Amino acid sequence: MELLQLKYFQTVARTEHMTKAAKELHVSQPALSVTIARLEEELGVPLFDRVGRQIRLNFLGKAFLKKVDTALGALEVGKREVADLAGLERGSVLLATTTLNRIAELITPFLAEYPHINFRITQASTEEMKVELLEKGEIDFCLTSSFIDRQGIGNLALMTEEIVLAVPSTHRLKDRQRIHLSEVANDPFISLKPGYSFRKITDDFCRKAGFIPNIICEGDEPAAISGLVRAGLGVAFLPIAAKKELPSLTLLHIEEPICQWTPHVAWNENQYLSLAAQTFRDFVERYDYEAKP
DNA sequence: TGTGTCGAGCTTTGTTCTGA
DNA sequence: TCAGAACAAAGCTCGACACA
Repeated sequence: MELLQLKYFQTVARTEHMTKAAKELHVSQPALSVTIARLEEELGVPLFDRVGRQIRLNFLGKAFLKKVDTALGALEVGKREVADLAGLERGSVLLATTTLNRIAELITPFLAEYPHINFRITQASTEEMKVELLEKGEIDFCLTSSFIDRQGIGNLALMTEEIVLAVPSTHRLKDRQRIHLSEVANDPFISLKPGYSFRKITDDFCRKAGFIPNIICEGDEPAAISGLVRAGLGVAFLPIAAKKELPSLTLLHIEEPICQWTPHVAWNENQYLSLAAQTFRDFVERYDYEAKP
């Protein structure tokens, strides 16, 4: 049994789709099929149920996957512990985030202080995906839109930030500084897809204002939303920091209800954190978002 | 140390089978 | 009809090993 077989099995088990897994692993689909078949032959039992053109992880596969996750996770931790013990200068921090837009705000001052530490940043669409990556030990940290209330997950608040309403330059309220959210109850909204915690937060704002938003466009990439607002498709919630990044956007302060969010950095408390990761967490803890230029 | 051989594992290409 | 899994064949790369 080889590590490569186990890594391939992990990916196929997660995707339950040979072609997708092969693409993810950068191998051809036949090669992956053969590798999985060899692993099953070696174990003497099928790990997947083949139903027509679909493959589904069976109960044996599920049981094996738990052991594989544990084994590969332990190896990864071992690698990092050894690297730390060896005093390697070039530590790395693995981070997942939804949007790459504002990540630089946090990382730039950190790298200025610790230029020898590498960052590996991966994009994860939803909070669920991020928690899954944390629990599997595939990342050290994730940036989330809110506190993750789950056992074994540590959280550090980055800041509390005002959420404003972005409107097209032709909008009837464009000359107003402040509005009540209920004033746009009938406007078309552009939003992130369900599953994003920022979407849940903004849906709650609307609920507090007494309406369900008429969402005409749901996207995956927060950065694209501002473009659709500018094009006049509708209005959208954005963090106030968007004003600095997109000065041409018309942003209205919301008086009622109070619209704020508190992004967090979260990590798995049960997972070994490398020296580099511990350094990053300490940095986040003492970093003053409000005081930055 | 350099070279040839062998096997493992991979790729690409094409085909078959099956189910939506 | 189309998409996806599985399989086969031919060829390539690479590492291990034997041998001069």
